[in-house]
Amino acid sequence: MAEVSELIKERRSKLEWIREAGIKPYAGKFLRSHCLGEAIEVGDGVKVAGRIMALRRHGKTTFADLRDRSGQIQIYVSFDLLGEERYNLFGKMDIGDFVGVEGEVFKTKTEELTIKVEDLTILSKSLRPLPEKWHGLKDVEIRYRQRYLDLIASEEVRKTFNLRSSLIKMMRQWLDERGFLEVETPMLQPIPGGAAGKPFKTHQDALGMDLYLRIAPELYLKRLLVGGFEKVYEINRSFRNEGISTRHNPEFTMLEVYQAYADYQDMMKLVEELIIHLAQKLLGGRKFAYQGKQIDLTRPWRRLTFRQALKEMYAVDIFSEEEDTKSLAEKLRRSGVKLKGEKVTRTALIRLLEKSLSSTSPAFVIDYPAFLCPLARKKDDKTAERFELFIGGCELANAYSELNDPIEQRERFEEQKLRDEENQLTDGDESQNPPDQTGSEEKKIDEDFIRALEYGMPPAGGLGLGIDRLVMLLTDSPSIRDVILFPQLRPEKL
RNA sequence: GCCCCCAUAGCUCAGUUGGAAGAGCACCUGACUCUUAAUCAGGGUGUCCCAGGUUCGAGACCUGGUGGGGGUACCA
Repeated sequence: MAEVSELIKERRSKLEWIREAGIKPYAGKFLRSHCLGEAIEVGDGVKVAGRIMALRRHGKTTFADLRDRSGQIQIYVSFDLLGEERYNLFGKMDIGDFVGVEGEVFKTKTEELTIKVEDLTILSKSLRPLPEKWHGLKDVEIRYRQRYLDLIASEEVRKTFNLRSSLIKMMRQWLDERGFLEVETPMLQPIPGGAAGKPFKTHQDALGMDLYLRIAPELYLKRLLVGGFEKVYEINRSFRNEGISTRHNPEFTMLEVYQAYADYQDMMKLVEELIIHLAQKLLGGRKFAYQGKQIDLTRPWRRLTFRQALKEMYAVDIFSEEEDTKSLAEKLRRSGVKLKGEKVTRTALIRLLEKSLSSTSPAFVIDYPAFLCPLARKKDDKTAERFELFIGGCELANAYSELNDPIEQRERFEEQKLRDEENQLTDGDESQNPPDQTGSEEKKIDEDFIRALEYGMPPAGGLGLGIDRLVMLLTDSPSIRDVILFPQLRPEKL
């Protein structure tokens, strides 16, 4: 046990006092007549419980503020009503303690609704002091590590996580109403697929096999299209073993939607309608501020092709000559864009797009170079039917018309694998990663997925939407850590 | 991985040119039977993140580390 501060010793001695008085400081069930947020009137007899948030003692009377999930109310505790013994017991209460009280509602002379305490039950004694009431908890490390304190101290934080919960609930409802079926697919996958990204590796003892935490549910959801489900969605965690930033947490929550007989244009409509619906329900309108930027969700949302976007911003025409990652990189560098590696990755392009779309309201960047989208249907030789949605400078969604040609799918996988291996080789000089640790060796083609396509998959549109990022946008949160209850941090030394 | 910034009481923070560790809230003692950031009188409760170094003297300066934040890179 770590050293105990004076403040904790003080509270422990109160705890001992209570125990010696024959009272249990940690009670069991307490049946309430009301929540604190519920309407009550003068004269009502109520039985409520909550955490003591403030204490104002004046000798033989005390006022305290009691808070529960739904609200806060003042209680009035007096020597006359409780008697010496129990009033002294109340003297051992601290801010942070949970108590149950019973009594009649009245109004003080300042017209504040207050409960006159006739009976008092200690429900839980708090041994550590809460953060200060006026300035709250600002230390971000404590806020993330000890989220419970953050939730106690900040109304804003409570609102953010309430909104997150409502948003997911509404999203489910909206999709259910449109005939989508919610499904659950494996998070432990023998071959991780469906997205870029380095997976987390784990091992199952019973089968003696390595497994990976999924980087996306995509390939399993498409198997369900093969199986005859026409509209499916999944809302759950994916995991990527990569850098952590204000927009990336190693585990994050994504919505993926697949609709048979549809394409990426339908997905654009769907995501527009869904996000507007959520914003209107949760924020009451289509216009709001995100980090000082004005966001307007009024339709139609801007659409520009990937080619246009890069032409406008960097005067580079990606399709003017032979298109591959290296030549693209050269062209961009000639236009003054700073790039580190020899090649252009999808993320580098996203970053460029994010920068230039940072102050804008929603924009769909459509028709990506096909070599960046191995799972998307080609529009023509060079482009794929794919879009990414940017709002407030953040990539929020990604969708395409799904490739359902099994032979082409295999070729695209093979091309991708080759490209990866080349990249591994060129990177090898700089990064000095031993090849067996980079994960390239583990990149396998999901043969069962191809087999499923060979049985026949209907044409379909598919969409992935980052729920954490959407919550960031709607709660004006600057970091993804502000919308994930327990973001990933290094272990604390206790 | 690299670059920059931060770490002082339970919380929020100040700490000058290197010269006796501070404030508000919280807490403790006492007073007080309608307060509400209660008030009044008194009390500082500390591993100044850790380990070295410079110095007569380090919270401050130097080196290394730990944790956090921001940026950047990686993210078919």
